[in-house]
Amino acid sequence: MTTEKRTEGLTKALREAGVRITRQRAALLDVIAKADDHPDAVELHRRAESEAPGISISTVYRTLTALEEQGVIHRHLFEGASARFEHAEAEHHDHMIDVDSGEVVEFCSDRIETLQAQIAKELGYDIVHHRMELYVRKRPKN
Amino acid sequence: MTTEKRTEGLTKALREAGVRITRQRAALLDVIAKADDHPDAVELHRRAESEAPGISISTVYRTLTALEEQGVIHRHLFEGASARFEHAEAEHHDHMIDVDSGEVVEFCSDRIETLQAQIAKELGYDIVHHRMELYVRKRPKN
DNA sequence: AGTCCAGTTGCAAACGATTCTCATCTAAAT
DNA sequence: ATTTAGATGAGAATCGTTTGCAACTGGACT
Repeated sequence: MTTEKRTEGLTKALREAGVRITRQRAALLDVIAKADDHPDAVELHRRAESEAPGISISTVYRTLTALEEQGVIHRHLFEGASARFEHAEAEHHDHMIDVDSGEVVEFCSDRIETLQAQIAKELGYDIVHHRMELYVRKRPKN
Repeated sequence: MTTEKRTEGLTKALREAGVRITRQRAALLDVIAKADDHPDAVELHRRAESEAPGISISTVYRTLTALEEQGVIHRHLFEGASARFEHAEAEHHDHMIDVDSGEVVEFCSDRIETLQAQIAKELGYDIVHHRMELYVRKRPKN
């Protein structure tokens, strides 16, 4: 999917929520659409500043919250760091965080998901959502 | 394991770390040893106050940090809540959090653990530690 | 039992990420 | 162009947690 289409999708989601598309928000949506990593609010603010100089961090947080409420972005609370965001367009996936570099690798395992659902069911629960993070280190090649 | 033995273990861990056992710490260790739930710092402070009146929340936090560094307690950062603690004596396990009541249920799946290690390995990583939380709701009986 | 001092205490202030308040602006419907 | 509900930026407020500091105290040593 192109970043233009992605921007469009984010914009549409906000409009449908009755949210106005301001210069600041357009800039932020663009930055989010372009991002292929997992930036935090401060980093997104930094990136948005070139397109919307003077945009405040409050506006970034407000817009991120709105986007999250519309379900078009995800907020991740990894250990010992501030919240990191990504557009929700992609398939569901979990995360591996390199404890040395902070780099995030996405992965998905249907078999694990199935087992999770099974375990919850056995204990009398339905899963609302889950969170699985592997904190990893590059395997030394020997 | 009795709570007395558990208190002993926590005490020993602190002593070995060159940490003094004060009246306040003894009280807190006792409270932690007795706890069979996942209390947060404020709740532990509340419970410790009967045995060590006047104990400050700073001391609770400082001691919890020391215990965590010794690996004898675990600190869990579940979504939308402050850190919750439990003694580390038990086998490794993951958590299910009832999103309605906040209740925590422990579970463990060797099959999932195996799959996790396998996935990490395939991507060239070793797992340092992981975190898996299922946010669940009681299954309506029909 | 008494001395000593590094480690500990309680308090209050500092912290960092995030949210809120509010007076001023502005998107976008009319 | 007018209107106004909603958005903005700046700074203050929040919350859980950590820290600085002067006074206190375990516990190792006589």
